Amino acid sequence: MDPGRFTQVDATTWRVDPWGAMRVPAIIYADENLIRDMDNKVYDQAVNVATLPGIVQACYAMPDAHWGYGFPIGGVAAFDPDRGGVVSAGGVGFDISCGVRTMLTGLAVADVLSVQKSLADSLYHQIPAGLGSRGAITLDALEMDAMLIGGARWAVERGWGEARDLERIEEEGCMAGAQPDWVSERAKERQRREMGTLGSGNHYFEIQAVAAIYDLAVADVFGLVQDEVVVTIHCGSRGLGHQIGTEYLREMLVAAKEAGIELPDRELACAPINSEVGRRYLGAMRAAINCALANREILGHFARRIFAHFFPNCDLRLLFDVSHNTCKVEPHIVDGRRRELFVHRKGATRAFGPGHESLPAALRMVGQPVLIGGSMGTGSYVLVGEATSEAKAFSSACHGAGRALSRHAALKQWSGRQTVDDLEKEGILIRSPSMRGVAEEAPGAYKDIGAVVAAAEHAGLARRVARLRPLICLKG
DNA sequence: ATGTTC
Repeated sequence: MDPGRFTQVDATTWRVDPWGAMRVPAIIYADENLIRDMDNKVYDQAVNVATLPGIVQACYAMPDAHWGYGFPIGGVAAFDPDRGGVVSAGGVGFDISCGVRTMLTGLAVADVLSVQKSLADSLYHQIPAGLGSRGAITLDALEMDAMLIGGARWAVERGWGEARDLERIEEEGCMAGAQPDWVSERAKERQRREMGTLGSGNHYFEIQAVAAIYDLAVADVFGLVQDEVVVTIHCGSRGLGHQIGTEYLREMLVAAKEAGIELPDRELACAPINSEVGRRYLGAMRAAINCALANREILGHFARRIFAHFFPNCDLRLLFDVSHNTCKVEPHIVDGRRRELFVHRKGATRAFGPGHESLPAALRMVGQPVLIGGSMGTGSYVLVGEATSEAKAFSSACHGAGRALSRHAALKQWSGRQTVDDLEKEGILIRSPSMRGVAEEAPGAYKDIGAVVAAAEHAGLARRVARLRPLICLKG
């Protein structure tokens, strides 16, 4: 879009001053090239979100922002319940608590390269991936509720994970306030056989090499070492989260109307936080957060099982596990006053800076690991939260490269088989049940992740620590 | 993202 539509504040800050029904400004953090490549829809959607009741400070878009359902993907918006603030299913996203975890292996790249192909095949055969994939775990009604309340803690109690993981997971692996009773039977039924599965779309299970270190001191605290191998898992709450999103979106259309909220776009359906539907959604959404945390913990357990087969002395340690599709109650300073806000992050990663009380002791001094998933070919980044992000975007950062081309456009431009062959020549092994999915996820369909994280760093959202290069990628 | 259309 045309940068001229904004008031440029600095090289990576672009503001839309309130006009029309906007209650607060809209602010996009990106460099000029990213703004030029960004769809006009991001502007429209950020402006629309800024009209919602109870929104505080500003509506933000991250450098990887693109068009989404109602809210932009890469959007951050915080609402004050005491000022009529709302909660919106479209502001969280359909894949509730979709997120990323990175595990340290301590292995050298050479160790993995010596078994690269058989390791790739093993992942493909042992990790259920793809649309409608089902796992070895089936939950009855009692276990479903226990999982929705316990999250990763539940997984650890059942032997699918390790207790030491929990302090390295957002909410220590267990989101409080989950209400399984407010999750429909249909949502639970869809999830009954989907625990420990990857899903499809942009979800992946990757074995990566630490390709570059930007901040040696923080990398040392994180345990990231040049040319060592890590495992990164990107997935969410599968069918359960999607079903909850679908059902509450419909309810919120009615709730918004009843509350007299003017919606500039039906897709912004929302309910007052202090309303029956709002409270029910929050309880169900928190249950879905636990589902995603449990799912990633189980997949981490599978990673350990597979690595133990190839490398008997290998010990996989969790660096961190963080979601990028949530609504969280957090204290933030607004207008010099501490307020409890409902922070929607949709395709935006929580990025707490140094000293934050929720971080484990081993990380508190440096800040939260901010895990940024890239595309299959171009790799990923680990950033660290910055104190400045609190005032810039309620302690949030980008979540990935962000799509540059639609799935449809990508399908027209690339073939899945050719993409796999091209990446194999670069030493990257792709395994996927869907060649169509691989084509949709071709590296060229994504923005330049290097430019995205550089812009995030310049804007003071988070700082680069390391770049990760894929060696093996299991795609859903 | 998604039993890719309740």
